[in-house]
Amino acid sequence: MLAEELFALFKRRGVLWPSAEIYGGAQGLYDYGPSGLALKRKVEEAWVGWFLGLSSDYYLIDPAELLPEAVVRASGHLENFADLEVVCEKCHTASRADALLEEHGVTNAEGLRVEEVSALLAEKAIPCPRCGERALSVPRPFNLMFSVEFGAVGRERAYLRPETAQGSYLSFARMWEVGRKQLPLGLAVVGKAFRNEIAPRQVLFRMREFTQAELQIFFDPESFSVPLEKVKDLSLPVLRAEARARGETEATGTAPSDLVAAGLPAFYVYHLAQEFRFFTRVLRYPADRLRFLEKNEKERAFYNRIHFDLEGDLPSLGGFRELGALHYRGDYDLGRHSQGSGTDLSVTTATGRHVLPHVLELTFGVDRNVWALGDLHLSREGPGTPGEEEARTVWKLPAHLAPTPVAVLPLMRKEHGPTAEALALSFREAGIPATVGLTASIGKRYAREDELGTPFCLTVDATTLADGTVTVRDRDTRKQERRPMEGLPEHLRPAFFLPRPWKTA
RNA sequence: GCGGUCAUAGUGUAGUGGUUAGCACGCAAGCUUCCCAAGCUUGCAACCCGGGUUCAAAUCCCGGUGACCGCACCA
Repeated sequence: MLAEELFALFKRRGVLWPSAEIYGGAQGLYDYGPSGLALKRKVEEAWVGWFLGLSSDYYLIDPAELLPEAVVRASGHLENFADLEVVCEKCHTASRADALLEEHGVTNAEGLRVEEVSALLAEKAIPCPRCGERALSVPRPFNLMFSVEFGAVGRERAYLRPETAQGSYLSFARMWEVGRKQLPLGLAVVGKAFRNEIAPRQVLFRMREFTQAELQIFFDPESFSVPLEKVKDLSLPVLRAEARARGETEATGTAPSDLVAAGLPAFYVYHLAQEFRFFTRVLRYPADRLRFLEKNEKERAFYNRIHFDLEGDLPSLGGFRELGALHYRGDYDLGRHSQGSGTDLSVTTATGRHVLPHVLELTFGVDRNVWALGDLHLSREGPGTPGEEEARTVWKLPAHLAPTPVAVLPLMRKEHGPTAEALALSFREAGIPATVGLTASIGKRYAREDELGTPFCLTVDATTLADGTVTVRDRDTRKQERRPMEGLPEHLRPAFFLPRPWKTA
């Protein structure tokens, strides 16, 4: 499905749409509607359930979204704030525009506006300081953070967090006590992050305001043991950096033990495997559309010692796109914040050693995965058997993620409507959201529910009034079975359970 | 940010200076209908925003906003 088609469907069915539409829209901002939000929340809930399920020492916290300036100074996010950067189109060297101008005789270049700097660069035909070509790009602001005034006199400054992870680092000292001084300690955050992207693109993949789910695992590098045997039978689609350097483009199914033998730490491989299980078992992406792509030294941030992106092959966006990532960040984060805050964040372990904990970061793009769930699970069914000529769209979402678990459809509105309402109510009383579809023909109502991924349609008919049974229709097979209304919520409930990592099924 | 293409009901589209702005799907009300987008009746709903040219602009020009593709960017 093309991106435009998928987005048109999302807009039409109230999944999501461009923000501020009535003002012509705003780049990189999107609003979720009821079904999109229901899906998004289920995805978040599934993510939390899965990754917190890895250890009882992993916690979900909700830190502030505004970061005082000192925090982003320490984290490194503030470096080069407010200056303009130009890039040489020939040799790709980035330079500070104000520094270049001053070298060429412009005084007070620092403070100039973008347009002024741009005009001066063009006027003076300044060449690239490295290769000498006159191929400099236009200047652009380097820092991607949104800043806000802070405090009564507006003297202080804060920033909308560019990633949720910082709040976990800031909370480490407090949570070390709350968590009773255990390593590894995991801190998960699900929430908004903000980046002033220069060129938002591709709908939910480059947004200015987006939702991340991130788990920071703090650990002692000398004693982080993991139950690798639990994932030993998996075959992980991995494309290593050195294989890419050799020109390989296909991921290779690799056993976790082989990755460890190839030099990756067991703790890293274990979490890679759990990530893979999450994507295949919870989100139910086809394994052959996933790969772990190792970033090379140039591509990854300098503090990342090991970095694999988990990518999904998305037809709508023309290929593999990042949906999550695992970063082994060493002790960079706690080191920076120890220095920046003056608070020593090193801890004493059970063995009596002093250690500045290392961090393994698991990141997950919630919005991107909402998109991917549409791309990878929406199915165009061709014209079926005679009498069912029309093509239809079925969103084959896993039942445990479906925005509407159950729809109750009275075959005849007047005769069967009240029974349908009562049945839907019994589901809601059991904690399972259920809607009632009254209008249009039964076929059209099935089609509507299929398009929004409702896994079960319960149909009330004349037989229902006689014997208290309804038909239960399976979205994907369209097969129906007749069951008593009595006890039906409990019968269907297991289909909505969110998978947990300790279950092997 | 640069270059190219584009912007008409909820969705997809027709409309090359004068149209009651057409069509399909959709949605709603009613009739009919005992199971997969059926049928009939009635109804709803659009020219992205701001300037300009013209007797007259959805249509031509300028600016803005937004979308798509390519480049760059993604700390």
